[in-house]
Formats: sequence, C-alpha cells, structure tokens
Amino acid sequence: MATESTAPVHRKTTLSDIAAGCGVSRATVSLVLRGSPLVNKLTRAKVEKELLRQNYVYNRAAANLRRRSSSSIALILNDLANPFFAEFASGVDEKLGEAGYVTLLGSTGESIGREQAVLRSLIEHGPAGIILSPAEGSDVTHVLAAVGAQTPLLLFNRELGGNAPKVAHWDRLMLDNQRGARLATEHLITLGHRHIAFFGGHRDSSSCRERFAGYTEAMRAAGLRIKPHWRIECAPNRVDAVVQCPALFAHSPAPTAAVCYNDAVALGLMLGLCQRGMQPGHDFALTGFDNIAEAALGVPPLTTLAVAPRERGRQAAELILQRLHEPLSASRYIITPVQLVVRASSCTLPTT
Amino acid sequence: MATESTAPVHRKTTLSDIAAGCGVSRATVSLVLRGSPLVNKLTRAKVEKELLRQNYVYNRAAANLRRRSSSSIALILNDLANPFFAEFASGVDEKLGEAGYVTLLGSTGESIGREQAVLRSLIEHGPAGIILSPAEGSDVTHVLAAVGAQTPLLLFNRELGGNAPKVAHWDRLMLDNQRGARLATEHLITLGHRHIAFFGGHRDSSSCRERFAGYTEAMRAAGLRIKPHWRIECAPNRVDAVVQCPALFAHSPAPTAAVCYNDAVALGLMLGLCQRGMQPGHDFALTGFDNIAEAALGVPPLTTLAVAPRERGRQAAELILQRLHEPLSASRYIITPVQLVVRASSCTLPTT
DNA sequence: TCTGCTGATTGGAACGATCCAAATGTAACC
DNA sequence: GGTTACATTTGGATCGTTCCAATCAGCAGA
Repeated sequence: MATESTAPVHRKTTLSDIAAGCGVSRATVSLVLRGSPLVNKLTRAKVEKELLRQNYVYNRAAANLRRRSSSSIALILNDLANPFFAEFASGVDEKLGEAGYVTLLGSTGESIGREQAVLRSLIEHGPAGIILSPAEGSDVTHVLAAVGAQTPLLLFNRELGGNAPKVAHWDRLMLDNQRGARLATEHLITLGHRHIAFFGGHRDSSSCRERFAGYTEAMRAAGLRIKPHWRIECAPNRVDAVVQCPALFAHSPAPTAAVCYNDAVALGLMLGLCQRGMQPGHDFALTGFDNIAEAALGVPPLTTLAVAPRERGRQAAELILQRLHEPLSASRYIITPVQLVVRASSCTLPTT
Repeated sequence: MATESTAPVHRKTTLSDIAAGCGVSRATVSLVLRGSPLVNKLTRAKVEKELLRQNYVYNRAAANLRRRSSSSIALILNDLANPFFAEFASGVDEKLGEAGYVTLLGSTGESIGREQAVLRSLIEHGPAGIILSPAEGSDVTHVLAAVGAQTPLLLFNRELGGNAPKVAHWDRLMLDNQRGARLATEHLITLGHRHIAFFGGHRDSSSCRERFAGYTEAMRAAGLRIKPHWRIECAPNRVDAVVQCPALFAHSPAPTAAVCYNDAVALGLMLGLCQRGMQPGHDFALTGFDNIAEAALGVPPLTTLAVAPRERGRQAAELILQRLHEPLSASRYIITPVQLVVRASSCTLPTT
C-alpha cells in the first residue's frame, strides 16, 4: 500500500496497475482505453484519472500480439540519401502517421544482399504491409522468399526482375517513365534539335529501359535515326555524369542536346559541359527527370519532368492502407503521369 | 494429421507448429532459434529442417514482450525531406541495422504539434531508445511529458528550449556551429573582406544563434564593427533566401561578402545575386554550412563547412546503442568538429 | 543396487494486452 | 414477487515467445 501510489520501482505501469489502482477489472480499463461506449461515464472518468495519475503508456506490441494485428508498415528504399526518396519517405510517413500507423524504415543502398537482410529483419517485426522500392537487379523470387506471400506489398518506382512475373498479387505504383521521356524528347525536337543523345542510367534498370523506350519512340515518330554512340551509360548520380560527359563528343556527329536519365545526371552533365567551355542552355540543350529542388535553382534552371515525390509517398501509403482494408480485391497497377516543366536548360538549336 | 503438413490455412506458423512437427517441446525449439549450446546436435538439425520446411518466421514482438526488451530505436527528425537529414537517417539506419535493431521513423515537419503526436505514438511501440532532432521551438517539458524518463534519448543537432535544462540525463550530439562559423568568417577576413554580413536562419533557433556567435567572435577578434543591417534573417531554405537577397544591399555600406546560415540559403543567395546582375565568387564572396552534395557542383562551387551527415548518423546510432548497454553511465555531450572546405565561391575582395 | 552427476529436454507460468461468455445490478413490466 | 430486459462489469483463456525449476536418460563409481 505504501509504495503503490507512485511507480513501483522501475517497471512500466500496466493495465493491472491501473485496474488495481481504482478498483475495477483489467477488462474494464481496456474498454476505457479503446473508447468503448459500454463503460459507464463515472467509471470512465475514474479510470482516466488513474491513467493520468500513473502516467500509463499503452503497450501496442502486447495488444497487437493478442489481436493478431499490426500497426506498422515497413518502408524499404534503395537509396534514402537521394532527395527524391527522402521526400517520398516523408510523404509516406506523413500519411501513415495520420492513419495511426508507424513507419519501419529500411535503406538498402542499392545492394541486393542488404535488401534481403533488411526484408528478413523487418518482416520479423510483423508489419501490416510493405512498401518496397527495390534495389537494382532485385528479383521476385528473392523478395518472395524473404517476405512470404502473407504480407501485402506495394512495389514502387521499379519493377522486379525474374521470370515469375505475376506469381504474387502485389500492387504496383510506377511513374510514367516512357511517356515522360517521350515528352522531353519531343520538346527538344520541336526546338529544332535533330542530334539528340540519351544520357545516363544503367541499361538493366527497368526505369531506365522505359525512359529510353520513350526517347526512341519520339525519335522514331519524328523520323530521326539514333546513332549508337548517343546512348551513354553512367551511374545515376552527379559525379559519374561529370566523368562520362566527354563520351558524348567522342564521335561525330556529336549531339546538340541530351535527354538525361534524371536530374542528378543532368546537373552533373551541366557541370561537365562547363568544364569543356560549353554553356548549357545556350550551346547545348538538356532535360532531366524528377524535378528535384535544385533543378529550379540551377544555372540555368533545368527543364525536367515533375513527379511530385511527396505526393507519390502519400499515394503509396494510401494504396497500402486500402489493401489492408480489402485484402482480397484485385491487385492494382497504377502508373502516375509526369509533367513536363520547361525551363531555360532546353534551348533552341544554336545557329552555328 | 492430413492437413498439418502444409500451412494450416492462413495462420502464421508458430513455435508450437514446429515443435509438434518434429516431436520436441516448444522450449527446445526456442533454444534452437537462439542458438543455445544446450541442445543436442541431432535435435538441432531436425528442428532446423522443420523450420525451413514450414518456412517459419520469428515473431519478435512476442519475444520482446516476454523478455521485456525491445529491438527498435525511434528516429524523429524535424525535416526528413532535407538532404542533410535524409543522409543522417541513412547513416542511423545503416548502423542500427548492423546491430540488429530496426528504425522506427517519424518526421515532424518542424511542427511542435506533430512532434508531440509522433513522440506519443512511437513511444507506445516501446522503442529501446530515441534519437531526436527536435522541431524549432520544442522544449524539454513537452518532450519529457511525451516520452517519460524511462527511455534513453539522444538529442541531435539542436538544443531544447525551456528552463529545465539539466532535468534529464539525456545524451547530446551537436555540431560545432560556433567554431564553424568562426572559421568561415576568418577565412573571408583573410581574403581581404571587411564588410561581412551574416545571412539567413532564424534568430530563435539554437544552431543559428551559435553560428552567429562564431561570426561575431571572428569579427570582433579582427577589430571589425558589425553593422546592424548586415544581419538578415530568413527561413533556412533557398526560396526565402532569394527573396531576402535585396535586403543585403538596402543600406550603406553594403557588404562585400556573407557568411550564410547553411548551404540552402547560400545557394539561394547566389541565385539572388545573379538576378541583380552580380557574379557570386567574383563580385561577392559567400560561404555556406553543411556541405550538401550540390555545394560542390554549383556554379561557382560553394565554400562551406563539412559535417558528414551520414557519419553523424552512424555516430548517433552508436551513442544510443552504448547508452542501452550501460544505462547508468554519465550522460554524454559531444560536439563534433566541422571542417572548412574552401571552394571558388569565396573570392578575394574585388578591386574596385 | 544405489547414488551422484552431467547433458538434454520439458511443462507450466509468465509478459501485457484483448476476447468472450457469463455474471452482476437495476429498472420495468405483468 | 417473479420474470424479463438492459446496461455494466468481470474472470479466465489466449496471442507467441521466454524463463525457470524440474525431470529424465545414461553412465560412472562405490
């Protein structure tokens, strides 16, 4: 009795403590916590007072165990340090938080090995669902082996490789890469360019393939032949783009414009051009993809495709929540449109 | 017996399923899972085979409940979309993953209200520890009320306001803001500048106060008087920096250089200067803070202070893990050094 | 045969919540 | 008074794991 009024020693206060503290049963306290209409006003008040007095904190893990439910969603990203994904994550967390879920984070750094490890670790915490932007080269079999078929999964941004395409009932949220790249290419063509390169990205990434397809499509539609040396591969970051810039001008005829894999690459290419004494947006036209924050503020500002990553994050969260709500409805495949944002980096053909 | 060999219907397979499946007790299976040396080689093999066959997944929540332990750490950030924090988070997650912990993410978007909500929600999941980069204006009392005194907490990047400074035994990991700003200022002075402004940030943020103090210190040490109109406040992002640029030149004598609150602000200021027909790094010198990726690749490249956010993330994770290991050791207060990176944006005084 | 000992194994009670069927109290009705 | 109805409350089993003390088999030594 004497030591009961304050926290016992160090143990967290539990339902039983509250129950004992105000002379009701555990069950009643539980009902109060969940706002059940069954409990009497007076008892509710009494219990709530005691909850405050002992400053009780709810143990969601215990509750989830009994209810065989979960209140977390795993978010696994191939590159959290990339502003595009950071903003996406921010949107996901925002939306999940509103719905009372908590985000379990995992970053794989584009490593398939880490992806396996992260998936295996996160699944043990029993998330209600998974949002996965897979590492490059990740395939269906591995992911399925790691997470099983029970947990709903939403694939974002990239398709999975492997020859078991429709084995799982997973939802997919993708960007309209092909259409985006086509728009950019058409835009450059309209400005008078005929020698247009596709710069950056890895051939085996699905998003890069799609963007390249869009570029090809536009070129073909305009009756333009694509030279093999106009296709330059590089890692999707600034540094490698700078390094690969000279390759663009190694053979003749050199391109007068480039559709870049993404903004990071485009910004890198701009720097590379400057180093060659060229002036991007004047001597050479280029476009990006993603519309990251610095695209608008570069010199010159970058023409690019807006994908609204935070919005996509919110959308992804919404999709997975819907899936939890109706686990049996048909799997969804959503391709979100992208929007061409024209800025100064895409100039007309310089009059030589 | 007939339906037992495959997964029953939809229920997850548990310890008991495995135990029943190979004729041992639950306790033994549990020992196998945890790699105890007590179990016989043969039984271990038998059990492991069964684990694979039923592709069992460990229920960490249940285990944690019984063991009264936790395998997650909460990471709460004031702005995940900011590349600095994204990279920090990436480092945290990396290190925690290595140690077998999982990251519970929460982003507050600089809102004290959301910070409260996020803290209250995350604490219910019983994290072993908390890493918190508080929202602007957040104070000790509120945080303490939300998380209690039980869970170890590491404060990153910002101090908490409020007049209960040492009430808690929380650890702190801060950047050496003051020294950094002093280094930048001294550097500009060495280059011949005498009229140096301090540009950006909010007066009431602790990091801004510290950086301003460093600037003042260097100016004073060099015997230079600071004009009031050389202190321009703005939100710590590009957009607002562009808007506030003209204020720098509203009064005479105008500054010839500026120490900026951070890189985002510096990049914005650069743009603002361009719009006035000035050439940053030639007509006007400036420095940033953070050394974000685009600092190196801007035009001109930005002189700034490197803080290695990913490294800081790993360090933060390490600190909180150490704290879990020895809960009673004295609380730590670590100020990590920052490093001046000189690039082209800090030019000598233009000869008029 | 009995005792002691070591190495393996095990049953049952926890952990902190929820679920469910059953019990309680009170008012209303015939 | 007895019966029914309704509004509240409650004990005990349960979720999937771990802990602990107890058990068991096998073998050596007396």
